[in-house]
Amino acid sequence: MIREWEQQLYNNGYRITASRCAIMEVLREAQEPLSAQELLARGRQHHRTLGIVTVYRTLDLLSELGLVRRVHRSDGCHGYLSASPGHHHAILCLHCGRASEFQGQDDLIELLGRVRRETGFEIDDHLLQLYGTCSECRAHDV
Amino acid sequence: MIREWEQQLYNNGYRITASRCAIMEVLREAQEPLSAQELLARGRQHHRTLGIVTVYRTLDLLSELGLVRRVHRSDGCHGYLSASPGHHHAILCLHCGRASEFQGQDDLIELLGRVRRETGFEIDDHLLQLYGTCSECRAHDV
DNA sequence: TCCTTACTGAAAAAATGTTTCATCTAGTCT
DNA sequence: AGACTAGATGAAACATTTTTTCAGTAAGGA
Repeated sequence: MIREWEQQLYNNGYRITASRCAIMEVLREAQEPLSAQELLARGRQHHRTLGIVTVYRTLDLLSELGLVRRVHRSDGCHGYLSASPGHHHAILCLHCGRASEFQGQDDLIELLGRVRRETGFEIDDHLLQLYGTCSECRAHDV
Repeated sequence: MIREWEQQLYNNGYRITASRCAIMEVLREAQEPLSAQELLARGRQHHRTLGIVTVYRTLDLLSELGLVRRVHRSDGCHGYLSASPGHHHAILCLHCGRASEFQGQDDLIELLGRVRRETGFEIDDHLLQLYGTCSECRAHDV
């Protein structure tokens, strides 16, 4: 796993650079979606000269390869998460920010069919994210 | 309907101003989600001195009252739509931008229950939007 | 008509994301 | 190992969206 992303870069003809490694390391360590600025700050602890432009470019690249998922955080920012292979959606904890993934394909089929019949739209894509309280926060906080 | 929003403002102790009327008028006429800048441009046709700050403030106010829904447009911008009462979600046409609403509560309950069991999250809120092709665009375009 | 206070809009600031371009370096070739 | 070259980098400038500040305006009750 630790070298899987590097392998993906190599297989697709991209170079394995210190900047990219720093960003990937941070993403792999994170439990919650990080903004570009947060990625920059944490990435600089691995590679001191890392710049914000490279953060954005690397996120684009990793998104294209399906390794990273962009989510809408509850604070309105975009956050980036390491993504499991396959079709998943994110669920974010409103208290600690922690993220999980879930599969939502099957349960949505019925809904999508109904919406198609009701609205006359052909449905090409969807945006689904859940917000709630993770089990740790439920145990400790409220 | 035409005066319903004004009544809501009045009932909640807010003033009915020319700026607010201009913005509400534009929102009621629109078929597609408008960005703040688009609302400003169109609103100025009704009220020439309208400013962007008032657009944002009025959108916040109308959102609080449940009259307006903020959506994520396919171009990445935030768009604002007049919202029907009750729990609805938006579906946007990727070709002409037109928006519709649909109810998605019931079909989601099963999904939400499953996710709760699988992830241990208590689910408080959700973000669901669909993107596709409206019937007009299907007929004319492709 | 007057008065109070909510409301307004210009300007400046803040936050986020993109473009440009000279420089650097990863990976390859010798 | 050394050199080459295209891909990668990061600073700076730019663009866009949203928020804050504040002096002035006007809605609506008295």
